[in-house]
Amino acid sequence: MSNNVLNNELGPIVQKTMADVVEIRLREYLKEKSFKPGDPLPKELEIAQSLGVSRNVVREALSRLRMLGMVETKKKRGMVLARPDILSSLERVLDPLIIGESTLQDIFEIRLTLEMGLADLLYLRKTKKDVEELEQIAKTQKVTGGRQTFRIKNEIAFHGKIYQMTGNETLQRFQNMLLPVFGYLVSLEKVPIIGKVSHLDLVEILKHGSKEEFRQGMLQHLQHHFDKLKRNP
Amino acid sequence: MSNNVLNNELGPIVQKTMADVVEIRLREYLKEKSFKPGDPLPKELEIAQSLGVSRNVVREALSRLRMLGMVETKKKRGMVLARPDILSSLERVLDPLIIGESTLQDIFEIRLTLEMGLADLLYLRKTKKDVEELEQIAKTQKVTGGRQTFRIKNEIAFHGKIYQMTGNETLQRFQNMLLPVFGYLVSLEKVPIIGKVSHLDLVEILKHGSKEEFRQGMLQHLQHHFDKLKRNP
DNA sequence: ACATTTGTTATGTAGTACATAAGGACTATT
DNA sequence: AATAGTCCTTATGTACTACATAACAAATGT
Repeated sequence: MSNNVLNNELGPIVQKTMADVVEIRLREYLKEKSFKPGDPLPKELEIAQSLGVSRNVVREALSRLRMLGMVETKKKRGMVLARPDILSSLERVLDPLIIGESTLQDIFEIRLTLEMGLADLLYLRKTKKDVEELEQIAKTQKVTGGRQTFRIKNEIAFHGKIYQMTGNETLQRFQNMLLPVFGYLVSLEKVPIIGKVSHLDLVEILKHGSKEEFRQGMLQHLQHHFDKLKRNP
Repeated sequence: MSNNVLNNELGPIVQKTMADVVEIRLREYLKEKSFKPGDPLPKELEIAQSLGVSRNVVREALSRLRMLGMVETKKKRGMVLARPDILSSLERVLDPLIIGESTLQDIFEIRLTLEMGLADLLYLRKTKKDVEELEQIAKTQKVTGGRQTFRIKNEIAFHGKIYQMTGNETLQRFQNMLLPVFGYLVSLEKVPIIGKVSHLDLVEILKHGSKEEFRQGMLQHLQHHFDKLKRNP
């Protein structure tokens, strides 16, 4: 029997702690009873007793759900199910220094993918005011030009504005959250590379051009990033 | 002074518990000391004593970090910093029944954006074998045709395969994780809508067409979804 | 009728005690 | 000397108790 097969059949023994189990049981319980935001949860002691564990363990599990924003607690009123903010949980682990190299690369590609794909939303929702503001940002860059730190800030402002123009708040926050990742990746670059299509060019397209032209423009703008991507072996 | 201004200046009083504080302090500590995956953490008791809180509180905070995969603990060896899996934390809160309506909509749009944007990655990495497998999936649909449950499964298989073909594992997992969200949204649709461009058409483009053609094809394929999106007011 | 006090209750925090598993050290056996 | 077995230490996992605190409810006083 090959080692590979063995690996599939015998996974590593994961010693689940009681807190892990209680967390899972609680999630199941909430699902089964189809709890909705605002519904009150049982008391800690009741949960502990009915599960046959100490209150301590229950509190560890609840502490996790609380961190994710799934439950909120008030001192005497008890606990209620809440609407978790999906991105805040992501935010907690998105540290470029902690996550692995390959994941960093994946995230970078996802950003490129998003930027190539958001033309449709953009043309659906952009306003004249938005485009003017974007133009201001692009012009600011042209004027000040030089220094590296400012260049990066401006780059962020420009692309951030584009995300904002899609009218999708989650998308905007997502991109905002990814900034440290890109800051990290950009800091690895030796020489700043400038695409063939500038920010002002993109603004011009937004003003008078079509969706497809914008997509082509964005592709040109990001081309040097695509060039560095690993092709298929 | 308008109410709005007041709201901005005086946020709600958030009663931070000790566990919250300890969690934050621990994160700061790990950052400051620039801990890397594998480095051992201090013992629970040491942390508790140096922070002046009970071991109980420390355990709650550690329990959270453990859930996120940031630390792993072994019985006597102590705790070590680990590489969190960024998506598993997202997975925990991505329940279409819990997250809000507007976030659901946002996520749906993000998926559309991704599908419109992944042509570049796709053409960079697709292999002949991939395209053949995709064709098989598309053909299977054509043959069996009818039943709704199968149609959905096939839809998922087809688009899932496309994500897989990008060679971006994080992206693939991300899309996989979003499936329940779409299952939920699709279940709200009364009549199944079929785009002008079929799966087989897309395969044909992948075989002989260009990136741009594929993007146009995908746009046609998803057009009815875009049609339903809210325009800018 | 309203304000004040008192009581109750569920969560938050502290502290103690013991179980358990994982090493490490030490000894015994071949 | 190498291996096997035993004991000991140690850090985490779990349980239990006790009390603080805030929020609400009820009772009380004016």
